Amino acid sequence: MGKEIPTRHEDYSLWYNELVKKADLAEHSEVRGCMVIKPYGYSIWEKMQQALDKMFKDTGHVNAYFPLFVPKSLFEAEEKNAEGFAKECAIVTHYRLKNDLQNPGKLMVDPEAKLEEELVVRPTSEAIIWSTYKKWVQSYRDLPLLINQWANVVRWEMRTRLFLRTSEFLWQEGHTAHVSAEEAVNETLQMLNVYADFAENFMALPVIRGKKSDGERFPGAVDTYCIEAMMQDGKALQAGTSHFLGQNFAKAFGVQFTSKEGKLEHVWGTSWGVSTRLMGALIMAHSDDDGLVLPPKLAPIHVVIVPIYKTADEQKNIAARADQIAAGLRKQGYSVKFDNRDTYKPGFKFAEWELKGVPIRIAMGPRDLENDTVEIARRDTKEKKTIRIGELDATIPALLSDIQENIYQRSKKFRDEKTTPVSTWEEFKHVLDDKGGFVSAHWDGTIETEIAIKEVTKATIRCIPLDAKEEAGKCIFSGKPSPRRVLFARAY
RNA sequence: CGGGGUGUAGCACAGUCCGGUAGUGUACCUGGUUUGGGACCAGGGGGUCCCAGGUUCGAAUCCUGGCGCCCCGACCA
Repeated sequence: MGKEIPTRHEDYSLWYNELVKKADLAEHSEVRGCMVIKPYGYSIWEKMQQALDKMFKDTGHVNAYFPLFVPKSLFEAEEKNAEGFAKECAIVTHYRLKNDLQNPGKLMVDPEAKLEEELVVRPTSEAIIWSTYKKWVQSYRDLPLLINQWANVVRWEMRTRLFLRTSEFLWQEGHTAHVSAEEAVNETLQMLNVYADFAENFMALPVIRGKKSDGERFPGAVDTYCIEAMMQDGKALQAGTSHFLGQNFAKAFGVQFTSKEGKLEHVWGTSWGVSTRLMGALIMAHSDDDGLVLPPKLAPIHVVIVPIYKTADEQKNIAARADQIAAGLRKQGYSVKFDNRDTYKPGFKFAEWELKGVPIRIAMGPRDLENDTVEIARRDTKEKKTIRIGELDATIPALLSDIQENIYQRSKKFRDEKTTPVSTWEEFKHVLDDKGGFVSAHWDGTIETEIAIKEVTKATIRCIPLDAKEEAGKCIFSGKPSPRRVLFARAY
């Protein structure tokens, strides 16, 4: 790890990779573009899953599972969706290997075992799910369908990056069907808000809720909404999307129902998803020179207890007291790790748990045992103080919620400082190059301008914020009239 | 697929220009001393030097041809 977080993108990339490896989260696999998520990294993902899943259930959704493979004919049914993903699909063409007679001991694809119809490995599941919904929906009484799936998907990206873009990734995708456009739009916005709540309240990550421009819209959707976050290198990261699909998929797959009035109608759809990319967001938003900083609500370990001792007797006595403390905190619902390894010194353990982002560390030595105290250190600010053991039960909950709030406020302050309103094209380019972050500017609403700006500056329209004020202005690029400001940024 | 870099012990690298049979740090193992911020000393184990071919008495090093990986770009709901 470097002395401080690098600002040049190239260096930041290397720093990020190193952090992901050192904190024991994940590593590149032998398999092209794929990632191995290691136990510690996965335990953080599990915390995310649990929190999200509860939020989905609380909003009336249920989980199900659909196939990994999508027959090509189904995949291509919704044309825009198929076209959007065509360039990055993995395809299964054969179902058998056989011994290669030319190369003893090796196997070859059996040319006799060619599939009649190729199977696309899902890059997203709209096709397979809507083809199934067709069978499930007859009447308005079958609606709404509010289903979520936890799954893996494959997108054959050219360049990959741990957590942010990998050939295979884990995610959740919700797919719902409704009787009316209004109900579907409400669902789309509801789930966008669920994502924003999750990002802000669990990940301590402030996000902008917005709508995507035509150029950035999900293929096959009528409207795409998103939450956008700001990373510490000033680049934007799309942290979640929620799509209003209109009747596009219903029409492509013939999903119809008989309404209360006895009329045959196509259903209205939504889909929404977040992925292991959120792990990347979590790392890039909060980490410092000493490693990961985890928000308490997502930390697999809330408190680590490190004993300090010279003799075996001391170790025994401290361990006995530490076990009591751990038991007490666990009773309160906290995850506590007592690091009683005698193969590492305390200093080493301090550094290791800091690297892994554990929010609170308790250190306990002979002096403490004598005084009935412990040293308590918080990860976000590195502050340490000595308190009486009796105070722990009250101190820990307060400190954890303080840490959660502090890293959120810290990120928000950073994000706000990195958000710049500009009114001229020169200023626009200047801010992007020298400061980075979000640039709030007027845009004429055309895809041509969007593309032109991207070509010159590499900045894209991250979103049209939902709370954007109506404010007449002139497009930064074309000078044509614009009704409101939108957010531009260079993005991951 | 383009531009740049790189391939030598688990990891990070030196050695390559100028050919002589491989080294440093770290990690690992053993013993001892240590332990309130990444310990120290001593000893030890571990490498087809990316692959193939060539030159040579002799190749990590020189030549030819492959391949891998990293960063940047193209791509990326």
